[in-house]
Amino acid sequence: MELDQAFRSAALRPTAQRYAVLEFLAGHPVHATAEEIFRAVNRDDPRASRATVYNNLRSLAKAGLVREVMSEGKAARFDANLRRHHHFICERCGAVEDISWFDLPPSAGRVALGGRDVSNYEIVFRGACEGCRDAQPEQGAK
Amino acid sequence: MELDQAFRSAALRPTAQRYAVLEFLAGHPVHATAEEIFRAVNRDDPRASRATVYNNLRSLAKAGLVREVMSEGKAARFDANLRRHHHFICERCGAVEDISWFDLPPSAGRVALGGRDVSNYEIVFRGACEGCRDAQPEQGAK
DNA sequence: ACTCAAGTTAGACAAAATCTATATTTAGAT
DNA sequence: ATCTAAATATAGATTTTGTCTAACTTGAGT
Ligand SMILES: [Mn+2]
Ligand SMILES: [Mn+2]
Ligand SMILES: [Zn+2]
Ligand SMILES: [Zn+2]
Repeated sequence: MELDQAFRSAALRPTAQRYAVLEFLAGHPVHATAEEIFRAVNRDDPRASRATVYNNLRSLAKAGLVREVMSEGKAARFDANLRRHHHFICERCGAVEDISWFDLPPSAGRVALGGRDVSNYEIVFRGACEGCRDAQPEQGAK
Repeated sequence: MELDQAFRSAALRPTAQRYAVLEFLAGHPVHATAEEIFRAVNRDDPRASRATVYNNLRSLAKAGLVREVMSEGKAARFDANLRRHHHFICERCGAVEDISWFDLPPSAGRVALGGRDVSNYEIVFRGACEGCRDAQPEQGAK
């Protein structure tokens, strides 16, 4: 499996717990919190302690196999999608969804950014996801 | 003062503590954490307890006079800049700076966003702020 | 098989945020 | 001015989130 390859090149031992954490994140691209990952991993074997989940999230992040994504709430959220992408946050259900990458026009923000040295950027969209939009279709005038 | 006006229209009583919290945020646009606000407010009168700082950040946020901004670390950061704007995060010193607003081109992301109902968006830039860029000027090849 | 750094674990600890119960303040009515 | 009810302030308890410690286990190379 290619995850073993990723572990090897990152000098991380492919332990069962580490594998389970990364496999859950890769298979459930919902930007889970550490607690959600802990519960998911412990629903079936192999189990992992809370400390191990946190340890592995840190080691995977340091190795670049996982990213911590910005989030509104208190608990950090993690992302195993390594492709460059934007995010969409549903203001009704809280879902954090991936938006495939597109560049800003090269001139965008040139003046607004002043003398800053920009190495990267990301757009965060907000609104209603498809499910929420359909569920409560648009309140016409009463 | 116009803050009284804002309080009045938000149905928030203009207490000394609430005023101090909002005044600090408005006067120090560095996206402070609750703890930083707590310490700043308690350097001079009127004092405010930790609970009051948290309570007021919530009531001010609900009233739309303050926003919680996304942040990397664990502690939430707050913003009294109500104008629409983007943000820049310095990867060296951690500073969170305001970038004045500019629109995405109207077509941007149209396909990537699919059927989602976008009500707002924000760009988060990362890199080196002016101070950090100057401090460590660019490592040439060795 | 032996070795030892890397990894796991429970539980202690710390930081960030919320809640509870009580005291105080405020806006408005008399 | 006094009174009242609701909003606010507060200290400390509690909860949530994350880190650390110290003992134990695993596993990759020899
Ligand atoms: Mn993502
Ligand atoms: Mn801002
Ligand atoms: Zn939704
Ligand atoms: Zn900087």
